[in-house]
Amino acid sequence: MEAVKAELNKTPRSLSKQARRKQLIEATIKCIADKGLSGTTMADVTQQAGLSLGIVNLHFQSKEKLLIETLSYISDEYTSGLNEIFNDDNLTAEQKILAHINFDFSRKIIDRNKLAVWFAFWGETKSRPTYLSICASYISEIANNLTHLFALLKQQGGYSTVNPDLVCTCYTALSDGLWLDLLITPKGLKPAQAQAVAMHYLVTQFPNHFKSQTGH
Amino acid sequence: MEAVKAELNKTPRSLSKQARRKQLIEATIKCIADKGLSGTTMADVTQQAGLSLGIVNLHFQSKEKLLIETLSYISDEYTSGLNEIFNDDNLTAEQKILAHINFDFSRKIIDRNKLAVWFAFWGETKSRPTYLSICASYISEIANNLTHLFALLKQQGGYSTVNPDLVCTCYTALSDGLWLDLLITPKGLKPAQAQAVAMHYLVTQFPNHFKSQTGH
DNA sequence: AGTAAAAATGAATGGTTATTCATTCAGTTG
DNA sequence: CAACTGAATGAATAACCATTCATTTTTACT
Repeated sequence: MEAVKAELNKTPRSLSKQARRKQLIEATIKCIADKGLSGTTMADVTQQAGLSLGIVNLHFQSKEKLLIETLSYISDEYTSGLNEIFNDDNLTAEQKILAHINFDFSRKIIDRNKLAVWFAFWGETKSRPTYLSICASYISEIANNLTHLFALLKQQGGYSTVNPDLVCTCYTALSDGLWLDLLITPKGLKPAQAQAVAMHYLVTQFPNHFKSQTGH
Repeated sequence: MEAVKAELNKTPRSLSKQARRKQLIEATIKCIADKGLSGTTMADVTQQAGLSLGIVNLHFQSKEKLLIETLSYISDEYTSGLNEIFNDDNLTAEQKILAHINFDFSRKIIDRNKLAVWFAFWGETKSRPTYLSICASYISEIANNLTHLFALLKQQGGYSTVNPDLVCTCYTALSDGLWLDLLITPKGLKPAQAQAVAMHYLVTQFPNHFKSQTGH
């Protein structure tokens, strides 16, 4: 069995390295959620991963780099999921937007540990240009894609008064604000309700395409 | 001049204490904005205030208490400003909502240093129950007031399909998301534009009461 | 089995930082 | 003005924590 794996894979050691890095990043996410960015120590992370103290510096050189890789990790997970939707030629514009909203409020994305990580880093972007640039790069990419989709709907549905740019800014901000709600008032707002709120906004803009979901 | 002050005020020392606390809190806001929550040290804060190292422990006992007081400070500033609006009997429901949106995007409130502080603390609420409870207390109070105002507009304007609870959740989340935009993409979105986006949503719900502002 | 290379360990190190407190300074009172 | 009181100072302390690296363990290959 081991032999088969080794045959199928010319670089077993490098693969194992990737797995270890992922393990440490996920431990970091858990720690940031449990103890905050400022309260997370190397000892916490390595203990959470069930490994020894020196392991982070072996794989990431420094704590700072581990944190940056952690932000990149959830950022990539988010953008790659969205790009799959945007690039799927089998979907209409309407279906892509629906897929987008489903993805934005899926268990995988609005996991509270990950939300805690998002907001922990957003809270530091003003003082850490590196964090800002990681966030900024994906933001404009997504905005372009979304704006384009809204423009298509506008054409198709003859919504003459709709401003795609404005709708994109509004929808994106709404989405972020709902994420915040899910993070800080977990008992108050359920994921499905948050999604219904986002959909409610889309209904106001594109009433011929979308119908409101089950009541609030 | 000093004598006059002393006459007007029977407890000069306690007042001076309050002033010193405020001075330290404002230095803390500046430091959190410049260096992040995790990067802010006692030495930073006291240097920013132009005072000596031991002063924080004299007035706040510990760093943790200083941070809590800082969060309470901006939280109180926000809620007391809103309560003034909500409790002003000279204003109609429509005027109160307009005053609210103006306040939400006023220079005083969306000062980027203060936004950085909001998000720094929000990012830690999951791990710090104290931060969460400070945030949670004002959130529900404001939501109740806003929902009530939306319900009044609904009656007055005969908006039969409007759900005041839903509109409150949506408007609040939108507002928070726009704050995030203002914090992390300062070059992209100007305060006046952010306010226009928020107004754009209200127009969709209450078209007889509100008109869209200058274009996006 | 034997060996060499890579990965992992964790005690020791050194830098940082919150907190303490003996001392100094400023304002008030008799 | 002298004695007193509370505010402010900052050097010293003690705790904490990221990083290093000599040593051990595991893996890969012969």
